[in-house]
Amino acid sequence: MRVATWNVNSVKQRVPRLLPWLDERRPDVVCLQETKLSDDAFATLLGDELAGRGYQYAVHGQAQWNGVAILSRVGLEDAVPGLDGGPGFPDPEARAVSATCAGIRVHSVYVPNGRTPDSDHYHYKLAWLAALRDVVATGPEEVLVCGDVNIAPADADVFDPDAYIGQTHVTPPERAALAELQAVGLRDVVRDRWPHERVFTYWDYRAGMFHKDLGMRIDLVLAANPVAERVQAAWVDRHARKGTGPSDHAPVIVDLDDAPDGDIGPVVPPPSARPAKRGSARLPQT
DNA sequence: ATGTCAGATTACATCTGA
Repeated sequence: MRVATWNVNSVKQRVPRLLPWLDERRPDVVCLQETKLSDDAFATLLGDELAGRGYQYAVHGQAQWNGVAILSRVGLEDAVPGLDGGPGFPDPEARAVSATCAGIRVHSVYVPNGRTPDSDHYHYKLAWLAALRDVVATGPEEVLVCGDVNIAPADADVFDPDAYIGQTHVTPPERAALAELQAVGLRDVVRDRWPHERVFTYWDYRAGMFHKDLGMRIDLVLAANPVAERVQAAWVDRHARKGTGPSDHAPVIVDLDDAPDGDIGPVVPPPSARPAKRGSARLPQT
């Protein structure tokens, strides 16, 4: 069974990339973030296209910002929109949806960005992560948390740690909050698979960052042991970041064994993970 | 050289957020 997560940065703008990607990669379960559409608009835009490909879906959207979804062609049950007990800013935002797909509780999450470490949004981010930990801790043992966590777990997950000092995504409290989430028993399956590689999932649109491979790894697939033990392949689909009209994030793709339909895709990942070499550059100024 | 993009708006240009 193939599971993927992708921050599409507006599903409306990404339709010309999303549909061919579904046909090429043929994921069984897809977690989407930053759909930026109401649930009704999502259904109008993609309902028929997804049904024609055999996908059911669960969405939790809002009109302009945020928005998450889970697509599944291996069953989709007990969908829950939102994050129980989670904080708002000040009202709840559409940043989480969960459902059970082929026996696995799947969470698609879009963790608040944090903006700057001295902002209210940063504290909102930490509180949101604590609520996510509590939800996962009280849920089923077969669980996957997939999405844009807006945290680089370690210095190896940013192109130049010095360029990020004092910025959100790398501060110790954020990394501690992520560690607390993982402490309920979740493994970072891409880093497990590629312990020493340079692996990024996000590259700023500005300043040719993708071209120079100056990115961050902030999109994660976190798996509890019963699921992590089934991982056959875990990789970043950098191809989806290339070409015309890409998202600024690339999908993360994970293949699990015991695929119901026998279509587990390549066991050997494509050459998306390049040899580690350190770049150094300034961050684009905001 | 802000090598960007998406969504918004006292809308056809400039703002916010990422």
